Amino acid sequence: MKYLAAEVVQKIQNAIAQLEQEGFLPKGFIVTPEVERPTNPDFGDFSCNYAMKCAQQIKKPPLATARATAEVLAKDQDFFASVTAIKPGFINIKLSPRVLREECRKIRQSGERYGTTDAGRSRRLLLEFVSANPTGPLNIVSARAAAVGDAVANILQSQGVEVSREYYINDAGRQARLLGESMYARLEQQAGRDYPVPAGGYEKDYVQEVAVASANALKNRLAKAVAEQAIDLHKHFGVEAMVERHKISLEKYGVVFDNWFSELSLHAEKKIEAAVADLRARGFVFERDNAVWFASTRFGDDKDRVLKKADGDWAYLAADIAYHRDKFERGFTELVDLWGPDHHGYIARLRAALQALGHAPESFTVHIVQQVNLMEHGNPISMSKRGEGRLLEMDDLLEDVGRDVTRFFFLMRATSAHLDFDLDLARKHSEDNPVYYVQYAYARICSILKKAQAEGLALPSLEQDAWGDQPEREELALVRELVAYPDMLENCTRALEPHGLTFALRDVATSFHRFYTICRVVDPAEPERSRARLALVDAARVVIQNGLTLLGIQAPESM
RNA sequence: GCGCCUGUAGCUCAGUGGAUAGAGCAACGGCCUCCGAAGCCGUGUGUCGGACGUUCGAUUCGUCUCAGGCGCACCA
Repeated sequence: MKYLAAEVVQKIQNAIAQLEQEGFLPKGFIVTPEVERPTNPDFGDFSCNYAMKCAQQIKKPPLATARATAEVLAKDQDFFASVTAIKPGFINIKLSPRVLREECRKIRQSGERYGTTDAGRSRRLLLEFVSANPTGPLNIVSARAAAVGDAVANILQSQGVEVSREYYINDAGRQARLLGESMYARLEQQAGRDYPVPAGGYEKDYVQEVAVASANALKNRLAKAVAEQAIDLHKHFGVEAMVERHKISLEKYGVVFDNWFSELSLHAEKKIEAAVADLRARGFVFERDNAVWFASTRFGDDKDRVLKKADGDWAYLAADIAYHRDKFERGFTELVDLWGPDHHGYIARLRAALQALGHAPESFTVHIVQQVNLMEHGNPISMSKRGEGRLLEMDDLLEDVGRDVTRFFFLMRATSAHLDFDLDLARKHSEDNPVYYVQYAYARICSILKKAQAEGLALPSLEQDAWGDQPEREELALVRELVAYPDMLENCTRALEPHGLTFALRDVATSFHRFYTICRVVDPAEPERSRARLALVDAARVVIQNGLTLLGIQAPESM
């Protein structure tokens, strides 16, 4: 689907071509014009700064270039209401009412497809997120990552990108082992024996629960197991139980993964050996101090990294290299990982490894999901998973403020920014909560449409124009907001950031609420105008619904 | 010491080279005989942490610097 901005750019390019023909502009200078929404709506629907961008290159005063271009464009009166050249060299463009009407009609006609494109159809992208250690319940940062990852995946898919959501289960390392040991210790203590939880182990109540469950389920096998075997059995049971809990929590949150990838499977299928052999064949592996090393400094890392420790075990990095190598081998062309804030030092070495394996650095992107402070009464709540602090899990948060609010709040901020989650605000159900502000707009729209039906005013057919001859300022403002939706989605796609969408939806809601207070929609005395406005309201419904769907938030018909 | 993230209104944050830097929250005051007042309207504050540089033009890019957060293992 092609949207307004692209059409405008095309027309500017045509104008440039014409000016080249006429000899006003030198031929073949390289500049792709771009358009943007001006900050000040008085400037029009779009503005273009190409004249200033290329001024030096073509040695022409930008205002002259802008004027000439504007003159050519302005002849297209069917499309443009006005095109003017301004001060330093901006070209300000106002679309004709016909074009806005047409776009508005397109919104209703496209319905849930409005805003989608197939621009990303050649991309196969694997998005890995959450990937929390299966040693305890999901915490708040995981909740943030889940909201962001899911929304990013939805947005990418709306642009035609083939996306797979994947969760990496760290079931092979020391943390998993510690869970098994902690479970074992709890059971020993329960049996009255003096057996301490190991240093760095897990001590919260869930350990007890899962340990008991494990003891019951594995009774027969545990009976003849020595301590070492018992720990291993508990570990496997515990990890599986935790993964199951993660799945349930995430499902309640509306996040479903396409694939849960086990680190153990890398070991079992000898994929780590294969990856290291691959690196070795390419000449980036060496031995030192009884360990096997990856020469990551060859790709800009601070120091070389150990792949296989002197004790013969693989380092975590080796498994991770194998894992990401496997992602590429499964046919994905782009890898995007969302990581927690404590892993950022790790990016350079993994990227180095993927480069060493022959992958372009751009094909691997890591976004750090920054830390979250839960704020209550103006003070942060501490949330340590293992230590003494109050345990605040993702489930607690969901129960406390609900799925829609949780997701929206996490999606209001740039992923890389630290986030203060204002619990007091999130808990407000009837006042200033931004989620309800958007949802309320949607519910209001549905209510209007119902009202119209009850009054015998039918929605105009999809072929009909969206508003009357003399639209109010608020009507125009609303249309402009709606029409900006596809471009905004494209920006979110490029940035792999969903927060622009939450802002855009709030803006649409604002425009709608303003429109609503000024413009009476359902008015049997004015059937023509009513129909026109109903069409506009219906278009707003489509955009809000599409946006909320991408964010994974309900669009309620009443609330 | 090295690296990453962040410094924008009282608070929380948008703004990935453009025109008068914007929202929400908080504060105060208005608006319902009429489609949902979970709404609308009004009242105002900024050395965009600081310095230098690149540019026609910098909150945005670069270098330095100050402040806060986090990370720097043959842990995962």
